[in-house]
Amino acid sequence: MGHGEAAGFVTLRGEEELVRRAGDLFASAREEFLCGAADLVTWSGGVNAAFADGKRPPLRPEREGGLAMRKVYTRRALGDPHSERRLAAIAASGAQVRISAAPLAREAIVVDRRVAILAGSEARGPRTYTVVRAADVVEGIHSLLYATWEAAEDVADCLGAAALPELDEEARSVLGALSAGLTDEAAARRLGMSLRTYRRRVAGLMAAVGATSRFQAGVRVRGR
Amino acid sequence: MGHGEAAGFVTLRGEEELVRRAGDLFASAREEFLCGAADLVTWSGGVNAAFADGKRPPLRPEREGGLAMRKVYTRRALGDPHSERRLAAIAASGAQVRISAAPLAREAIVVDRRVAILAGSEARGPRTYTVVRAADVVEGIHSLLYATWEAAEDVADCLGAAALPELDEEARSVLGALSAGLTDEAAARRLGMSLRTYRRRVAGLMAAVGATSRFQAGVRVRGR
DNA sequence: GCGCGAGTGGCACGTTGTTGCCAGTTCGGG
DNA sequence: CCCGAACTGGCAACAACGTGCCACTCGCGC
Repeated sequence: MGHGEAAGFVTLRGEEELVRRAGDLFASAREEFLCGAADLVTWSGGVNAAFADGKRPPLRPEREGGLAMRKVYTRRALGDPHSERRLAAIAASGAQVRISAAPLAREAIVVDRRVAILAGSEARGPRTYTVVRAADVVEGIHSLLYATWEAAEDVADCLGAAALPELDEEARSVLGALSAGLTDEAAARRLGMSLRTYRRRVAGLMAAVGATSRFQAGVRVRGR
Repeated sequence: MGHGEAAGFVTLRGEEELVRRAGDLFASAREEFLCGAADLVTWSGGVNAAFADGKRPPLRPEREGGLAMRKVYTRRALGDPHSERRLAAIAASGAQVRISAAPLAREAIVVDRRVAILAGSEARGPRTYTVVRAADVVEGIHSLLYATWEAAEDVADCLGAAALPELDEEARSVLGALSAGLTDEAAARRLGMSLRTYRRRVAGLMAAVGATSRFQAGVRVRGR
């Protein structure tokens, strides 16, 4: 493992090695297990295996005592009914699950604010995982991941709203114009499209969120 | 220095050493300078000094070319008029400034997705800063900080919001009608007031939040 | 090329929202 | 009682938004 280990971090290759060399980290969680990922694919089978029955202290869904298992995903995790069922199962097992509006390009885990695990790029070869133990770095990572956790909303409030489709680049710019309080005419000019097309976009957006007035659309669309 | 440096990170003590040993990192930013902090105290004088005139490429407030200077703070940075003025100045200089609803316990900077700097605890002795260069760790930190950035809202939408007055009972019911997507006519009937008066209420609300369209009002009023 | 479907932009017209103006009401001092 | 301030509701003119219709352009497959 070279220099890294002595200095506070080590890179592992592939999920198998992660489970073998760091699996006990997961099972050793006592206070908090904070986990962020784009969807349910990462940290999948192997990592969960490390949490095999009995190897994990009892969860505390709400407060006081036990382990706080906190998982934050993006909307990608809400895509299909299958994912939603798995999410519901996770939540039912006592974990706190939230959905972040922001993208999470790299998966991350922080255990008891003492160890952080960062997933590497999926690009080439087996996936890598970097285990970080340097206190200041772990604290920094925890701070950021916790901020994302705090800013996310409970999955229970999202399941119904799951029908929300992803917004493409154009939709976001239309949203920006609407949020800026521009009139349709000004907004269309700024975005370089005709008034008619701009209004088509707005109508499409409103239909997408099921709003019947622009005010309602603004409320529903806030934060996306 | 020790093992850390060879392995990808090094801890510096005090802001003076940070500027001396890592100041050129700041000035070397080319693509993106992403910075998260609870308030305007950290990264204060010393770090800004590293950005002395001419040592920094031109900013690109919006798109294409130049350096994207992105700063995300918590609401603590909005406390007093003095802070607000400094924030406004930062934004006016071409930086993109956002306010995160979540706490940021530790300050963090990521430069060009190549180097991360994490502030240590303020608890004992001079403040420490950890400079991280290990690619996977930096990418992971960037991913998290960027997620916080994405989830935060533009400071321009927050400055006015500081002075948001409390809403009385009637205002809340008007808000409810608006959020329900009713037309003015239906809303006025439901609330038992005339169309004219209802519209007066709406106009008052919009003026109170400084919105120029109902959509914008919906965005600004969300969650109150 | 031809037909086809998707997307765009112009136009018209209906609906909804915004505002000034004024008359009527209520309430509290003088 | 009278006055004025604050509020309400009706009316009207105007601005803004919503949408159906049609002509036009692209790109695609035959």
